[in-house]
Amino acid sequence: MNIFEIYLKKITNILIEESKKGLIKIPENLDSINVDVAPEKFNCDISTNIAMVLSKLNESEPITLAKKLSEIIKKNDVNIDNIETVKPGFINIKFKQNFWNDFCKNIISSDRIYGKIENTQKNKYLVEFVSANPTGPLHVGHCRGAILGDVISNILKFNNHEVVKEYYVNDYGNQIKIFTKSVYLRIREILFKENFPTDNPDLYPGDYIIQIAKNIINENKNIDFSKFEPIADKLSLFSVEQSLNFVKSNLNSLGVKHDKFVRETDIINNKEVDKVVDFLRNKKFVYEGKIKAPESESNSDWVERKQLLFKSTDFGDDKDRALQKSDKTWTYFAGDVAYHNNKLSRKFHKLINILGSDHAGYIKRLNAVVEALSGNKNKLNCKVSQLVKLIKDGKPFKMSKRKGDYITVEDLISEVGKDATRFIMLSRSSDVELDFDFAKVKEKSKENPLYYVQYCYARICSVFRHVNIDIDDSIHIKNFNFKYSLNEIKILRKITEWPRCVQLSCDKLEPHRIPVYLYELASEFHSYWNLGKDNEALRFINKDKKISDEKISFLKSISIVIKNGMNILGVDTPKKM
RNA sequence: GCGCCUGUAGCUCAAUUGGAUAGAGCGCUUGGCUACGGACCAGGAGGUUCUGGGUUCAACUCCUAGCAGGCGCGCCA
Repeated sequence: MNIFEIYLKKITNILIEESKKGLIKIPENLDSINVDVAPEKFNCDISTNIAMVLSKLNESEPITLAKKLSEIIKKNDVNIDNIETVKPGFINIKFKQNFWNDFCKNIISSDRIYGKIENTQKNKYLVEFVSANPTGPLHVGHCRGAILGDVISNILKFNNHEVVKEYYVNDYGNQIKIFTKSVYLRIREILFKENFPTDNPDLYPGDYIIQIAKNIINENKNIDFSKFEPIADKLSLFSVEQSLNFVKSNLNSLGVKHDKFVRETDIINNKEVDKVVDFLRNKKFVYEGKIKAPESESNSDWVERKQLLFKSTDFGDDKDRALQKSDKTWTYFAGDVAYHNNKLSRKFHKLINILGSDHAGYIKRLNAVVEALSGNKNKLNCKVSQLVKLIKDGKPFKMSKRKGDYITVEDLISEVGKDATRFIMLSRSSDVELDFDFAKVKEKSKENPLYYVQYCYARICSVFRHVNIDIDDSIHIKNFNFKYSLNEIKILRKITEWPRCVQLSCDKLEPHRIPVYLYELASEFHSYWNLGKDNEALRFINKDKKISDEKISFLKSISIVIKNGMNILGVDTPKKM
């Protein structure tokens, strides 16, 4: 029940009817008309800008037109208690008590689905996220993207869409060769007491490689590790598998679970790259050619060579992109072209990729690929999660997987906790860099916004506990015939905004709106709660230790929104803290 | 040089996607607990929304030209 949407339709219909009668002129496109929340000082429930939008066409002052239109609107709606026109030409509407009774009744019966977008087509989404190289555990930088992708998926699911959460495993190419070599040398270190060359910049020095080496030795007692070449392929496979176990365990501790892991080697081995390149060649999107050197200062060692290129400039990219290396193996990009073709073949309505900011430069070519492959029928939606700036001991902490110097996800979760990590990482727009100060989050956990919201839910549970109601019980109220106070209506107004918060988060793929909203709602609740200290009449439980149906409906409504919001965020709502 | 992101209170960030007097938290400051849970609340100070131009009833938001910071830009993945 999105009241803004409902009234937008109502008002639009009224305008159309009036224009048919010739009483008012309306433009063909009514998109700029809206129904919104008004600033609090006006003490009204909804507000519309129609008079300002229509004033020019009707050659009338906005405020004059507003008066005329407000009378018409009031005549057409029984829920309206009062309607006012304000300064530039806004029309502000206040509802009768009946409206709020119906509203609460609706929320309580909707319960777990309150806020869901109504009347939308159910779509099949593919969300690809994390997709970090399988050469070791995740680090904190990956967490933001992991949580972002997970919650975007939750938002889509909440709105009844079907979602497949996917991880693309780049288990092919040079990095994997280096990684496998590193594992092998650690194995030799263990079995043959040869020192691992830690100063070699072409190897992975991290300690986790030792663990991987140990695991492989233990699980493969029958393998002869004395020579690399004969076991290279097998070792590569095992190493990636071990690495993925780390990754999965990291994701698990963040509360993130992918539905599917797609391996680049499978794509390559199934000849999907060959097929897709042939397809693109037939479409004249692939050719033999040369790329110009970048205009950077240090391009003195640039060698121009002829190679197989994808014509991504046809689709707005800055330059065409190489598909094949000089040794005739496929580039990473070629594999990704085939992978996106693979995605398209699975008939999703929408494809979403969550990328780290360091891969943002990749978006144009990916969009180009999907456009070329789908014949412009399907578009890829790429969402970038900006950097997480880790701060430790008051200083920025630089992490490097190559140097083996980084904070692991396990460190993070054991110090901060899953829920707090999720809530904090989600509470900022993904377009903005995030300061993550370990010490602050740890020491000042009481100031953590997560607890502020959870505390609100716990307080409601506490009230219910006093009158022997479990928050999870369904509420049965016979007659919704209450008179909510202004303080309560202020909170109910906030609750009317929940469906639109969900809608915006979903349309724009912007989860941060949800924690921000929940914090605001919690704030209004705490404020109301404290009124009960000065004025006993404003407490939920009266002197006889009873609670009225009105208060139950009010508290239950708030709890439903908090619960639904926190569920989407994948964060717990404890009954006691 | 080019592309993407960012620029809002001392600091960290919001802003109903073009709406009304731009809002929170932290910090600073003045108050409120014999409690339906103080992990809370009420008040105060703090702003030329990076700059210049444009679009319109209305611009933090859109267009344009700059400035500043971050990320990226080869057969790495």
